Amino acid sequence: MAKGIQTIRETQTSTSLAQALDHFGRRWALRVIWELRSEALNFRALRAACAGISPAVMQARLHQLRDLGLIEQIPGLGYRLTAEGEQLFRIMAPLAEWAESHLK
Amino acid sequence: MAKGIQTIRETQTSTSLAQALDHFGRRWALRVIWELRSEALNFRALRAACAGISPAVMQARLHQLRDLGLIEQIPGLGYRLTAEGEQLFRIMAPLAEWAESHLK
DNA sequence: GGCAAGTGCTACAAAATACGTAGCAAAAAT
DNA sequence: ATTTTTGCTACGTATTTTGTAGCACTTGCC
Repeated sequence: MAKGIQTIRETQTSTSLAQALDHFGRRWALRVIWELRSEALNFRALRAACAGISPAVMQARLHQLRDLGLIEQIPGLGYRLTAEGEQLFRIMAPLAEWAESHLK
Repeated sequence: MAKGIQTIRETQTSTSLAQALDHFGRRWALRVIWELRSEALNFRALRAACAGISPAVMQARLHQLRDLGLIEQIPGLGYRLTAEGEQLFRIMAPLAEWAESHLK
């Protein structure tokens, strides 16, 4: 085809990012973070916020996000973002603005 | 349980963001954008960069991303980001840094 | 105490999605 | 003209998500 593209490019993508995208490139993963942005929510409230998610998947995501240290479960309160989770939220906040202006 | 959580919260999440997260919360979607960040890649090079993706899924993602106006196919060159795609990349760039420092 | 309501979570079949491999038709390179 | 490389399709298998039902436990209340 083109001459500029000869050989297969090395995957320069760091494993960390690949790992991150593998986690976040799963349905509902980013959404759960987003829904916890301002307040703690319990299991059922979270499920209501993410309309359509099944309890099994919610459970799976909560486990993964907890293993990543992004959320924590406070007995009697529900789930909420950790400091790292909030940091991630701040990072993805511009994505929301982008979506608002490009996907109307 | 807690008293702070009484009723089911309204889903304040805008439909645009839900829509965006529904698109990006799919395997390889964000990764494809990422791999196109610096140069155009053709179908096979893209597939090599995203090690593990099957051609059928790649084809599906390319269609979706093209429908979103994020990438374009230049005959004889391959796929590359549109202006909007680059804008999105700039937004998700901090995510890479975050991943680097938190997921090592 | 006893009871109703709410909680986190599990089970499981069905549907959707992704994987892995093979390969085809067209274009390009030789 | 023949070989390579290209974008892309087919298809059976594996994995993930969905949708619904419900269990065990706690909480609030009389």
